[in-house]
Amino acid sequence: MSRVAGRDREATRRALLDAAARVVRERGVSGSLDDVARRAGVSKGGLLYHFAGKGELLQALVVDRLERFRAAVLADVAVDDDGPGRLVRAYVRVTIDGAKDAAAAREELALIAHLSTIEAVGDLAREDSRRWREELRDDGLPEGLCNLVVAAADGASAQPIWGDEPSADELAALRDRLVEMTYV
Amino acid sequence: MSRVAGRDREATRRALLDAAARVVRERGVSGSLDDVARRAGVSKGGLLYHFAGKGELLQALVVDRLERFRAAVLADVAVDDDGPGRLVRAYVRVTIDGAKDAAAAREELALIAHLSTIEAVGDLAREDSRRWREELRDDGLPEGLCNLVVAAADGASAQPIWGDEPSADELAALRDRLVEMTYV
DNA sequence: TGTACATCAGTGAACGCGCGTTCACTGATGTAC
DNA sequence: TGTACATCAGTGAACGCGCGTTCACTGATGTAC
Repeated sequence: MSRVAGRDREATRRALLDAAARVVRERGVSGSLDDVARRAGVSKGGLLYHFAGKGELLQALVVDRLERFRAAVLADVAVDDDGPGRLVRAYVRVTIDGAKDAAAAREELALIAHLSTIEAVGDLAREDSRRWREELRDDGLPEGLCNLVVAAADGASAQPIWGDEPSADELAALRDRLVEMTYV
Repeated sequence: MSRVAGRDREATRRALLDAAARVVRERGVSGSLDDVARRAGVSKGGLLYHFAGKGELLQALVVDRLERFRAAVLADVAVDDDGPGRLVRAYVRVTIDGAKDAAAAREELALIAHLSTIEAVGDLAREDSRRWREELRDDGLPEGLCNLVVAAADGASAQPIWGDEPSADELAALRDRLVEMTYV
């Protein structure tokens, strides 16, 4: 059996990452470590025990979000769908359905926008993005169509950042239209 | 004749806004007023003479960017194009062509992303966005098509924020495809 | 034509506060002998 | 079965630094009389 002095290591780390996400959403990357720590129920020193500094915390947060999104899309690939475009369709569904709650979508976008401004985060995001492009390209759709559909899904989910709030109906219509376009 | 004590008031204001844009692009909204002032060739106190505080400077910067984008789109509406979708087509051209220089696009997006996180900016952006939706909706295209084309243009221009860098060829192809879709 | 005063577009030092990081210390738990 | 020591997951006070804001002051230009 492993050591269990104090609280469970992983649980505290998880709590710190979740608290960091909330703080960054609300206060941006200039939100304080003290705030993050308090929300996770530890002291600032305790946070620094798990993450060597603010940069390391934020970077871990980015990795966490990228992994979650990828997992959500992969989980959404329909089991009975093995035709070309199956990954693109899952990407469209997850991306657009995630934008349905406009307030939540704007907060999630604010999180990403904030994180995207950190120097060291750029490389992580670029690598993840490169991987998506590759996987989506290999999904069997004509390239122009794939680019259009993915851009439209990205756009719909990014619009709340400029304050835009497409209605749930509009989003659903757009989603269905995009999904249909992929059956060529 | 008007007073011209010291430097020209408007020129200094303009220099401060341009310097602020550069600083926010590079350092985010937490970039310092001192940095902005130095780049504009005045002291920090001089900056505060023109803008009562940091919030006011950043808000003025937002208004400036929104006005510039709108002016660019209106200027791009083709004079010999008076059919339905003429505004949407100009929107698509300006948005996508602005994304061609990936580095510049990412910086411009970072600027917007940063600014979008300021509380008071939300209202300005929401109002501008509401106006765009209205104008684009009244441009004569079927609503679903309009939403799709605008979302795709927004998406293509927003992709650099996650590190994605579509090639100029891909962007041009997407732009042409979207413009063609609007001739129904 | 002088001269006293007002205004404009700043300067630059000082203040105060928030925040990231460091560090000495702590109590609970595990391990060697 | 004790007991001395090591490790783990923290605590909380202190330090230092950057930055927004305030404020007294300045020199060039305009205006009243």
